[in-house]
Amino acid sequence: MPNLKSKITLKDIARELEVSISTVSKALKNSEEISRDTKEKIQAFARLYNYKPNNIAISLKNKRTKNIGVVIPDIVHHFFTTVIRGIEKYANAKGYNVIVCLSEESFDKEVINMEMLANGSIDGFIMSLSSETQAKGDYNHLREVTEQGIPVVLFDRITNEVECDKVVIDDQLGGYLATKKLVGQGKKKIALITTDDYLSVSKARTEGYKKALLESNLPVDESRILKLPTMDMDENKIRKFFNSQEIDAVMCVNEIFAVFSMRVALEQGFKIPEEISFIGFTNGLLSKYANPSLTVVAQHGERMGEISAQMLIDKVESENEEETFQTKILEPTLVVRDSTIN
Amino acid sequence: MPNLKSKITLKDIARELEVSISTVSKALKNSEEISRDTKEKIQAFARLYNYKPNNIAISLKNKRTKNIGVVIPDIVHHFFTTVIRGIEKYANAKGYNVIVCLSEESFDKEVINMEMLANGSIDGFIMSLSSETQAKGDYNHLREVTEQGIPVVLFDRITNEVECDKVVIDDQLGGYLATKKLVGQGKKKIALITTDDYLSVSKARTEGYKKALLESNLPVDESRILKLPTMDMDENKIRKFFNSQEIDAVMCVNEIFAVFSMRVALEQGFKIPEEISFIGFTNGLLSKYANPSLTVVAQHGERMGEISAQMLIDKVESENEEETFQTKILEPTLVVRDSTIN
DNA sequence: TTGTATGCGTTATCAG
DNA sequence: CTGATAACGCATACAA
Repeated sequence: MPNLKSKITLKDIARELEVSISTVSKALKNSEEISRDTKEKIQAFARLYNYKPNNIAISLKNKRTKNIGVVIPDIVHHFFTTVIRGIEKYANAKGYNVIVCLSEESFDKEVINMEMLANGSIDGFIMSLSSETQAKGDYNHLREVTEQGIPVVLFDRITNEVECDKVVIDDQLGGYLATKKLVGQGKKKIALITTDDYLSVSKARTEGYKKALLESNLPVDESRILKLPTMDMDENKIRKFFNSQEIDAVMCVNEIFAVFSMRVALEQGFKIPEEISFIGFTNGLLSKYANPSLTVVAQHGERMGEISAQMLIDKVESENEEETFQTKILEPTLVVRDSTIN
Repeated sequence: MPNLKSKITLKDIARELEVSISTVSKALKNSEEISRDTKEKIQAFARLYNYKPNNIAISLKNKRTKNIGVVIPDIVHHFFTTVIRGIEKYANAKGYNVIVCLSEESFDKEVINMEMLANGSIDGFIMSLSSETQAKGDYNHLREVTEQGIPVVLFDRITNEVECDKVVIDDQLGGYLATKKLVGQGKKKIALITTDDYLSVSKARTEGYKKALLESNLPVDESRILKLPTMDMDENKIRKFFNSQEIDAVMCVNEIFAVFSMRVALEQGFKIPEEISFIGFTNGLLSKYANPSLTVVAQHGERMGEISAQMLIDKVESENEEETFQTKILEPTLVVRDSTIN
């Protein structure tokens, strides 16, 4: 009599019922080969002892793990969080599990994580590059993986140097839309607060910003562009920036920069949005609950996650070997709140 | 000659070098049994073709996956996010991967996710109960898993009805500290904004609130306690609440409630913190960047994650079968910002 | 020093 | 209809 507690295997059932393992296997799959009697007996027994096939054994046999590896720089950023949620949603519905690894913006960690997972643990990767990787421009770890035939989907922070499926929002358009919005409200001295431009997304957003200015016959004044480190924002730097410039609007490449600098501006006595308007990126909790609430370019992270997962799983499950990659570009949308005029 | 592209196995190496599989296996483990010559030859070949053992095969053999299953209600909440980060950090350092599953506050999803993972995919669970599970009080899925000998660590949203390791912060103490802080500032009409009290944490925080009031000889007035749904906060309800009561301080059981109701109060013309002070729970981005910035009871999510991971991995790797469970209680700390007087 | 056999849990092929 | 055998990739006890 098998123990009720521990997991039961086909072998256990076979032994108890004095049949062969293969008979049990077939019976549980309701195979036509097996007689009604035997099937019922075996199925009843399996149910009673709550038999569940061992995933690992099946993975070994099928060379399919039904696991997806997700490697992202950070999980505390709302955007990545929503992407994960989207991936989870789609993947789970398809019977896949999601293994999350954080690179914490480090190249080495990204490499280690990928290697760890690439040895059979997952069927494919969904990832967004760490800032260090983008700065370094070294994508060999990605190539190694794709060359092994492991499908990869890059999202948001991508590179053109690797051939694989990609999902991005049109960041340039986002920057453009945001800037145009400000221009449309009569703003003429529009500043930009961004990161160093090795980050592909910041770069694109900056391009959109410039494009909109040029198109509106406004000068692109480099002194109106402030670059901040991702992590430690220096309040004084922002304060000086606002003081030394005449500025009537600010576009920020993320919501943290926006909310933070908005507060600095308020402290300096500026009226938002009348004197200075603000627009950020990422439609997260911060934007929603900021005071004043923040107008943002929404990136639709959850949708991005779903699409990434879908592209990956399609590739994983597709039989054909044809190497055809696509890049999906999502449209950003403006969510207007109180940090801009009406 | 094996293909440079696809994964190479022991068998491939053995065939190429015309030795047996076990010789290869031993050689790559630098076994003393194998001659220097053979070892060098095999190791060189393995390096050349970038041999990496297949995780799945090793898992099947060792009955250890080196995967941890993390089942949480939500990933958009900052608190859970930080816990994941803590888990990741510790687990990765120990060579474990983290499989994240979201219950989205649903009992059924929680059960399905656990079953999915319990069939060999993971070595143990770290989880926080969904609100539905806590409301329902049904913990059979947890018991089934522990009875199979799979270690479980519950954190934050826990239950006494399951025997396993647990990690919590002292939520009652948190509520107590927050309320005491407000009392210490001369506040007498301290309101509470909370969720329905099937959530273990809200319940405990409420107890702490009441305890502090009683201890300070202040009446516990149930009409000063407002219960809101977790998701859709009704602005009007809060407005009415503030209007109908004389209130000089508010403790909220999370940061979203706090930031949101703070804004309502501001709109109604109240001065924060002079007329109404606010304290929330969870030291997240919202609190930090809110305007005014929010005083909170910090829950130390990252630490909680690390401890959970440590407890779980200890149990997973411990040989002995003795069933001894512990509950770690972390002390909450007050992070004072501008929503309270100095 | 090397190789053979066995097993981890499952499935699939083929023989009976 | 049922069962023996091989295979997935690896590790190891035991022979040689």
